[in-house]
Amino acid sequence: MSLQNTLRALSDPIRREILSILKSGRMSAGDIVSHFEVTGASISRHLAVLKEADLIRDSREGKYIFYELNTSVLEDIMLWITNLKGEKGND
Amino acid sequence: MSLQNTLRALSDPIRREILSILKSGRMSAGDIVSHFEVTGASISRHLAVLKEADLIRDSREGKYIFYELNTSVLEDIMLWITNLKGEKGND
DNA sequence: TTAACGTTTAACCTAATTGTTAAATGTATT
DNA sequence: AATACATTTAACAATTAGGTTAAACGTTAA
Repeated sequence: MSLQNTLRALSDPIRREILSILKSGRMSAGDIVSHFEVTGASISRHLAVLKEADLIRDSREGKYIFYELNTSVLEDIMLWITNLKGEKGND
Repeated sequence: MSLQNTLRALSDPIRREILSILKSGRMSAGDIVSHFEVTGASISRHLAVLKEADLIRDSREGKYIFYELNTSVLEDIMLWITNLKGEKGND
C-alpha cells in the first residue's frame, strides 16, 4: 500500500523468489511451499507480508488458497527510481 | 554489489531520504546529518550501508568526507522489476 | 459429525537492525 | 605537539524479522 511496504517486502530473497514463481501463474500456498526448504508456517508469513504490500492477491477455492502476482504497485518503485536518476538539481 | 544489498539498503526510509538529498549534488556527512533528527553516528552507519550497496560513493577532502549518489546499480532493480512484469510464462 | 487436508496464527527463540553514548581515527590549525 | 573539528567505530539496549513447532481454523469427504 506504500513504497515503504513494497520495498520492505522486496528486501527478502524468499519473498522475491515467491514473486518470481508466481510469474508463471497462480499457485496454491502448498505448491509455493514445495519450492522452498523452510516450513509452511514461514512461507505463510512471507505471503502475508507480500499481501500486505499488495504485491500478491489471494483467493480461496475450496480448501486451497491460490496466490497470484499483482505487479501494479511496482510502478511506484519505478517512478521513485526514475526520479532519483533524473538530472541533478530538479527534485 | 548485489540486488539483495541494493534492495535492503533501499528498504529503510532514512536511507532513501539520504539518496534523495544527494540528488541535488555531493554533500559532506555533517551536512547530511543536519537534515535528520538522529545522531551523526546513526547516519554514519546508514551511509555505510548505502556505500556497501554501492548506491553512494565517498571521497575525503580535508577533514570532510563528501558523499555522492551512484545510481548505476538501480539499473538492476529496474531490470528485475521489468522482468517480473513481463508476460506470464516466459521467465 | 468425525476425520483428514491445506493453511494460518500463536508462542517462542535467535539473529539482525537501528538507535544511543563514548571512544577512536584522521585531518587541520595554532 | 596540542587542540579542535568531522566522521567513524565500538559497546550496548530496544525493536524488528525470520525461523520452528504446535495449536487453531476453514473446507471437504467419509
